[in-house]
Amino acid sequence: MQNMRILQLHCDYIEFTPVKKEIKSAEEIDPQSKHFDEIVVAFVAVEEGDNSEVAKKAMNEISESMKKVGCNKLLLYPYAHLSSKLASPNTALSILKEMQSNVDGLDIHSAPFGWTKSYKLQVKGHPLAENSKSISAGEEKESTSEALKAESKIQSFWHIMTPDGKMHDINKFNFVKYQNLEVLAKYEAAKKRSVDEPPPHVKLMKKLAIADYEAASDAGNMRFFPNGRLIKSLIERYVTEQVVEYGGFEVETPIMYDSHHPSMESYFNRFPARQYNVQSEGKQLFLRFAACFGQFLMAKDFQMSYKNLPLRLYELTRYSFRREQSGELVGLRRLRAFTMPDCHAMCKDMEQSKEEFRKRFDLSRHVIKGIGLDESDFEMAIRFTEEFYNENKSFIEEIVSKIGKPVLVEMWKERFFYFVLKWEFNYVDSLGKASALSTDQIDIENGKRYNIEYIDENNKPQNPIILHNSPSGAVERVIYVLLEKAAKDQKEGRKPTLPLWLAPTQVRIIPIKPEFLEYCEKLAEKISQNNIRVDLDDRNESVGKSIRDAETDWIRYIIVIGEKEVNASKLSIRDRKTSSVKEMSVDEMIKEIREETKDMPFLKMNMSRYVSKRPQIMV
RNA sequence: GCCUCGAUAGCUCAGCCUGGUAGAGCGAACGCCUCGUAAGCGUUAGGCCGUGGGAUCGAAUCCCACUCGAGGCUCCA
Repeated sequence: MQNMRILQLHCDYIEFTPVKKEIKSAEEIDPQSKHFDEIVVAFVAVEEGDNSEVAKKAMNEISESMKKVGCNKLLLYPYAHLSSKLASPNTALSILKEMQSNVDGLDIHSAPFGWTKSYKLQVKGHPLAENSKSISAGEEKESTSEALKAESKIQSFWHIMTPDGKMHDINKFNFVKYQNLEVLAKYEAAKKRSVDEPPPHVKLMKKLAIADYEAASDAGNMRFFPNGRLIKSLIERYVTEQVVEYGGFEVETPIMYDSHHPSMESYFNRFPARQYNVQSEGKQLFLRFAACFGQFLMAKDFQMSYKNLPLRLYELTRYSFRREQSGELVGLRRLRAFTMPDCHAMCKDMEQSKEEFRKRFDLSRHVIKGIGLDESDFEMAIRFTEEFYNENKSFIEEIVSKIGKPVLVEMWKERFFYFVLKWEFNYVDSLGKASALSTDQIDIENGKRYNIEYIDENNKPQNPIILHNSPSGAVERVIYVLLEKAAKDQKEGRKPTLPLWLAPTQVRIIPIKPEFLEYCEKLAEKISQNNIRVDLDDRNESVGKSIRDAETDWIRYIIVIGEKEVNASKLSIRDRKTSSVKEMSVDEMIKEIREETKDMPFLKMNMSRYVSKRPQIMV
């Protein structure tokens, strides 16, 4: 596309002298020096294809920005060096003349066209003094992938499927018992939203010193404090352990790729993502928005037999990047940099894919449950092409029946995406926002696109069907869900908590007086040796204050140590879950905690055991 | 990206409409208190009122732009 190039400078003064004619068609003028004070100088290069419309538009933009700097004197200065695709001199001259005559209210001068000029100018120091533009004839459009453009053309039909496999008209379905599903359905199908407050997890993520915005980065790139890092690590570890148990092979692939690599170019147009671009040594790179291509490119280099299938590759991407629209980013719900567990399974045919799909469906349900959500916390949506539905009705019905409640159905008349079937679990928050967590897809396209092959029973090369699963969804989003769920508890009068296995501090010990500190240290050591995160409030504060601080940090077990405990075997332990003080021995408490966190990963405390040694994180 | 709103001490916020010396609580430092299950007491330090411009004798306060955040639109494979 051709663009007129303009470099605009707000100057204290400019002085120029025409030296000699550069081209035949140069303007006939008297080569005298000229001097202007307090003036905006616009260096202009007219490119091939520029026309009157461009001239008009350019003048509008120039005069608009001149208003902002409070100046109405303009010098149009022909300046060929701004472009390598210059218009012919005659066209350029006529467009420049047109620009000069185009605007009311401005005092417009021009420097002679086609002359070599010597000049001297002084540019003002304010931020708006320098400014460059390129003006084109049509609407300016950001380059978007074909997929993004085409997506809006998809024709969808919405239904509700009940566990018995029956499809219901979405407008006639009785949602009385399924309010969250109704919200999801409206959210997805009717695109209805109505919220006038920020989501509660934003306050909580700061209050609990989990995560915060980092203004020095790009929007949607969060920073995680020790508590947040610990929680993330635990979730990451848990999901990874579960995927490995299911049979995933953990791999690691690069976070950036060459946009012009042949495998990338065609994939781009099938994956509607806005990506971050990076220029490096003449290469145009982009930051990955999923682990798909890394794993596909890897699988392509494997020599595979049908006997190896299904082959499950897994990567936990820290990070995946999607340059979402800035207005779309909120707290931990939707980010531009996020941690995504991504597991692909290469399957030999549709039968095997369906079998594998069932396993991964169960895996995802298990993972979500382990994280601390139950089935009433999310609503399922399942999406497929009409053709796939007609050929696989009983398979779809089987999947839906496992959930045991109605699910949202989106059916596409034609296949538009690379997959024929996809489901996801959506968390519906208290403000009625729906966000996808776990998801799986059956991809019938990318095996071929990436030239991934296996050798079948007849010694023939075949492209596998590929399943794309994230058993938990983005880790940051999981934290968002846990915090939103806690906020909901709080709103409804219950005490907000994190699942015990994720609590940064599981037990806090508070000595009544400093003289009991030594006893507390020994106690803490014993508890810690049992893989429990315990800390010690060694600040010289009142007991009431220390307990309050522990409560506002959502700490589950609080042990107060005084004269009585030092001399007895039982401790008084405050349990946040029951809001009561219980008499119990350390061993009983340890047993209780081990029982509640069994099968879940453990990591040591990520900060000093001593509360007095920690900085206050107030954000 | 577009529209609307917001930004004042480390945090939460008042002051802004109607321009004239910058306020509170929490937190921090120091000291006192030595405490039994959700805030013990006192003193002190801490501010380019987000950044840059404009109008004004004078701006946290009025105007403009930018940055960051929030809500809506759009988007969400």
